[in-house]
Amino acid sequence: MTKFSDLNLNPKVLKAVEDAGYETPTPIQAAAIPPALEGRDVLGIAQTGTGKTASFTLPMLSLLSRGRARARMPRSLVLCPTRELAAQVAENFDTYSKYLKLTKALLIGGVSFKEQDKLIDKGVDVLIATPGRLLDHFERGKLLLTGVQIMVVDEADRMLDMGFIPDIERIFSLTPFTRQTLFFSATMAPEIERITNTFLSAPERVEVARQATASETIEQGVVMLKASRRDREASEKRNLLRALIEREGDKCTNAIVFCNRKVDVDIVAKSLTKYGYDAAPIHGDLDQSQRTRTLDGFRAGDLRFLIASDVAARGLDVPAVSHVFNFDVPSHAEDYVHRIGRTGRAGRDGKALMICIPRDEKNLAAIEDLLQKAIPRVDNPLQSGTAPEAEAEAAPAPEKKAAKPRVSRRSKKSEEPKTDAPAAKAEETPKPQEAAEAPVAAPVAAQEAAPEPQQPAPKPERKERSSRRGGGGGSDRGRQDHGGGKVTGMGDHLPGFIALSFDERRTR
DNA sequence: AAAAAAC
Repeated sequence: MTKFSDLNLNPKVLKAVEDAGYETPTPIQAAAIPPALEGRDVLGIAQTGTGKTASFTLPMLSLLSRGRARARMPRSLVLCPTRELAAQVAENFDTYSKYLKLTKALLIGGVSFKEQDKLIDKGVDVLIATPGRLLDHFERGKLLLTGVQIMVVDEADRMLDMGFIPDIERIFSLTPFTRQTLFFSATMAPEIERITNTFLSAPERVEVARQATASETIEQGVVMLKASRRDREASEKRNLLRALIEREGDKCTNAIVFCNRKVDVDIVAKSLTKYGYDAAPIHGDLDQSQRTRTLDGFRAGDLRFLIASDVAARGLDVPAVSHVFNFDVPSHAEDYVHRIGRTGRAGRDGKALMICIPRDEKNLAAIEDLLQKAIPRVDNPLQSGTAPEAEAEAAPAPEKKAAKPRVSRRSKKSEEPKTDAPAAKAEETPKPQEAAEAPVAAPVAAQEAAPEPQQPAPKPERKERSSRRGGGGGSDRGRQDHGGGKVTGMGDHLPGFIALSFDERRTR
């Protein structure tokens, strides 16, 4: 079996890889690194979690190890669709370049130009950027791309989804045509194929081998929810979410809760917080500093629940989470696979639970169609006869609190949450009489009225993770952090359909 | 239909 030491990497890069605890490359690394080191273009068809990041980071560093950058003329360029992804790639470069004297700059939006300008002026070997900010720098005349020898496009299919393709084409056209191009995409949409035909020259095509599908290590379930009244739907979804979390108990050490809309991310995060859960939101409308802080906290194990839009669905290198909750059914079936792929990583067990309301049944069917498998229906803990005991535990003395109107406390303006959460307000003033009438609502009211702060999950295990992070970051990692099980290289498990070849996928 | 990304 191939080892990193067989790949002809620069010795200093190899040393950093070994320091990080890696010996055996993943399939995509083994296949992409040799041609990349020879200076060839590479077209990588791979999903996050396959070790993709290292498959371009390691050869790039090796190739750049000699030479020096000139002012405003970066020698290489990595383009990523989201800021978090770019930051993550930057961390990877730091990890594997620690024995080299290479300079690096991260150009992403949401932060000041000043620092970025300073770095560019000094000259950088590696520039990691999101397209918008990169072009912004270029248009200010701060940046010349004519010195780019290696260009990487990461997650091209997502760039396509986000409308970045014109930007990518423009950036390509600003770099010398003699550059080496490493291009990665999870799928090969016709538009992507067109770009690669235009900008890559005789690329080595590297597809990840078929592997175990994510669904084999992820236990999936969907709860069907029909709201008692249409105007209560949102609130009842939140009740159900809490009940699902409670039912998982200690098994749920940390989780990502995905919502389709940014407003709902805010509302759900606020609602969970109000009920004593350790939760924080992340989506594109939040300050970059807050996004970074939240994500770092979650990675470090200081935050138990990350409430996220699809900004966090793909590519993010989050340590194994025990659970993914889909508060909404994603409307793109493929997003489901990406979302639940945040759990069950590196062969660990994971659980993915989703809430489906009648309106979402069509999307659910599309997901099952894609998976070619039905997602097991699971009981609604608030409706079935099995749940009440569990609930009583979770919500001590509900009778007392239910009777007590909590409106007065809320009437102080100063206590209003900053973000407007109209739907959340309905929750805060439960109406006992109505609750008694509706069969569904009775347990709901009990839950609502008892925002008993629950114990955060035991922390010791999660603390460990924070130390690992400093230790090397890995790539799209499959860290060998689980007990005895053997993991090869930095690999991870893949959803089956992603591992299919182009032709196979086309015919599906 | 929404999310992401530039000011």
